[in-house]
Amino acid sequence: MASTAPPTDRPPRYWLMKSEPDECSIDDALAAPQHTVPWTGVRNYQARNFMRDDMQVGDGVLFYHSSCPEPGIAGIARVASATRPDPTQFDPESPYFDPKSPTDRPRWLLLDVQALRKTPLISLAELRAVPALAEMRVLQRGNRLSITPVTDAEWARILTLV
DNA sequence: GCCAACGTTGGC
DNA sequence: GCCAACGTTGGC
Repeated sequence: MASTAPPTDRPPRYWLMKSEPDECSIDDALAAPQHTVPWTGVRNYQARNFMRDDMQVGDGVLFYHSSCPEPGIAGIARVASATRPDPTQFDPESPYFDPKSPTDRPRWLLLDVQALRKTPLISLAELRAVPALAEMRVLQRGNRLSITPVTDAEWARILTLV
């Protein structure tokens, strides 16, 4: 039977994904065809494994702007594909080129992210001011992961802020 | 530009 | 497998 349902029937999970707005902002993603962009450039094994093992089509995404004048949550998105090899790892012209990645066994993956809407920016300071979000991964000291899980409760609380 | 935190690399 | 050196991230 044909279906547009996600590949499994598990409930959606939620994620926060960091993007430098100079490279791909929420506006860039919304301007892309189908509002969808390939999430290139993940070069951390833990983040890769989240994509490969835990993220599924339909999962919710907090689109986070990092390394910019106003870091924070800038929009809502969804996971829009399964993983596939990230072509930039094989492109010597790309800043994400990885000469150690074997072409027959690509080390790095990406998936598509579909932007759903832009939100008023929720700054780090605003996030930190919400007691219910105190345990959020992205707010923990020294956190550098570009993809982090978001709990159901954190997701629901953030949606009340946007 | 600073610097704390963390991941990766590579010699042993 | 240890661990020091190094590179990167990312807020400030």
